[in-house]
Amino acid sequence: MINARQLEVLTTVIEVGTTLRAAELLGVSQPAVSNMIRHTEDLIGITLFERAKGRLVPTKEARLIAQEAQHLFMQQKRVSRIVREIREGSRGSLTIAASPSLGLGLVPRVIGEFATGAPQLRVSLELGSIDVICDMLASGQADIGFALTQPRHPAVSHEAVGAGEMVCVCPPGHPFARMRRIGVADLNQVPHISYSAATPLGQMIDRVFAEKGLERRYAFEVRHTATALEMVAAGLGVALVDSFGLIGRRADNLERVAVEPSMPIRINAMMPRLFPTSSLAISFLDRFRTVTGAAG
Amino acid sequence: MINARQLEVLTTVIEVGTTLRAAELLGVSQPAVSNMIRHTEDLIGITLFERAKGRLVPTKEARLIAQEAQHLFMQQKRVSRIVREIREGSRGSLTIAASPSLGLGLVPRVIGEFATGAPQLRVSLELGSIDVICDMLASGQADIGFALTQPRHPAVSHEAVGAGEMVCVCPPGHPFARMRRIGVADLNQVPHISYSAATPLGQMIDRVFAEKGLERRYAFEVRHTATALEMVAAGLGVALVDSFGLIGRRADNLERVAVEPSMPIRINAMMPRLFPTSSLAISFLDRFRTVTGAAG
DNA sequence: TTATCATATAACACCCGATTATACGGTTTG
DNA sequence: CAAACCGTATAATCGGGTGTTATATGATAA
Repeated sequence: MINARQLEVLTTVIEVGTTLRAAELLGVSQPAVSNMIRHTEDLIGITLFERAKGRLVPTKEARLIAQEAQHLFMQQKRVSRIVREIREGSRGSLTIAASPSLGLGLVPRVIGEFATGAPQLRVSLELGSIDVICDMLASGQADIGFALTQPRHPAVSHEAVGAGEMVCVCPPGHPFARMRRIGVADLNQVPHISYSAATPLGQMIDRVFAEKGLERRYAFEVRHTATALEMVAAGLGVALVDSFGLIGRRADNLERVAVEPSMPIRINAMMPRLFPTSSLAISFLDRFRTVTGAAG
Repeated sequence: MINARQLEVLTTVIEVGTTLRAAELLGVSQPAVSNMIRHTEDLIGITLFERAKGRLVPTKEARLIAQEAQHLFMQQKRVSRIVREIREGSRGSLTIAASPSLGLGLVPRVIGEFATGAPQLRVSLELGSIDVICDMLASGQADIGFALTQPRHPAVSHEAVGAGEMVCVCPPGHPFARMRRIGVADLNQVPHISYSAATPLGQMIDRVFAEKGLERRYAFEVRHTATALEMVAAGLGVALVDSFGLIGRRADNLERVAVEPSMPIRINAMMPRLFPTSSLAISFLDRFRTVTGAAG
């Protein structure tokens, strides 16, 4: 019927009064404006201007149309702004699913970096087991997932986005703090915090102990490294944690000591195979890699 | 940036899933859709679809844009509807200024006819003296004016839109009702309703009496024919009224009798010279003419 | 393998919306 | 009154966005 360009020309002419100044404002020639108005009048069958003494006088109808067109212009600007924000990565929604080990420490920190300066960005973070994460990804409820274990799900792809190892943390002044490295067996000699045998970390540590013919003995049992860290910081004992959990954490109330034997861990990023990965998720992944790469 | 057509194609493809069905819905060929999408992606620099196994899978970004575009489409439809309503004369605002003689009888009746079936039409009617009417027109407060007297104002044009004459009305069973015509002098013999000497009608009637060397004598004085009509209908007496006031009025409680000598009157429509007359005003004028022409 | 469906590419056509150049009517001005 | 100026309209033309048909390519189903 009548298109946005025609409405734009119409309202501009009404605003500034002459085709000449309207043409200047619109950055086109005067005949373009003149022709457009005539064409629009023919198209919609409404007289938009009276030609009085060589001047254009807008009719009431033209004024009404121009007024209503303002709402259309608002929406045009809105869509343009949203498109621009998407391109600049500052708009969109990103849903992240993570295992508690990562979701309570490293991931929130990366989100914090990622979201600064992008107020229109909505990030939501869901915690869950590896199976829950896979289900969320497969069903489109989450865009990207992070866990220390590898997913086994046909609709979920994965890739390593960070390599690290288990390290020992202890309060400042603890005997361990003066050692360059400790053996896992040493842990049994001091009160320490460890993980439920039902968790991946607990199983991994148990495996290492088992190889040495030992049995893990600990004072406090937790499920997540973030909890263990807080307990160590509170002075309750030492703990084995993944090196990622220490990234960005101020070191004034924690000492870090290497562990023998090395227990390598890797962070797996997971993405759904059934849906295209959003560009927002991809750029989040990039940011994630720079963080873990800098201090894995 | 991104235009409405591109958004339309985008949302259609997302809705129906394939370029082929989108092309059908949009009434264009499949390559047109395919090219448009590619072109849009290049234009805005955002990947809108992933090409997976020969199918197009919309990205999150595309979904978001399509969703926001709905508001734009709403406004487009709204503007189109308004344009159509204007063309069909069923939308707009029309302000009419009329003298009380017309504004209390004939004009409201024409407005009633004019506005039926056009719910979006706003008509306002202002009553006033001929000078007030002229001022309203000259200042753009009114679109069109109606009066029995001719305007004398440089910025107001006028034209006759109905010719009639003064007629005598009397209650059914009144002695006058059996006469084919009466003389003005006969009025002095019966109780009758007439007009203040300060009104145009009063002056006109006085002039006729004066030509016959008579003086007008009446029982009730009013200012408007509409009032006079009501009083006659109430049985208070007879009256001279303009023939327009009887148009459309049911005749069961009023008898109409011609008057000698004839007192021709005309209705003047007035329009501002400084502003273009709205098409709504012009079509109202047309309707007015058909009403007065049918039974002047 | 063949048939079918969906997308992409190539080559071409059309028309909208732009251009420049110029004419024309009105108002202002020396 | 003629000249200058302002604003609009017309003519002829151009370019690109958006369309077309024909066809290739790739994935899936029979």
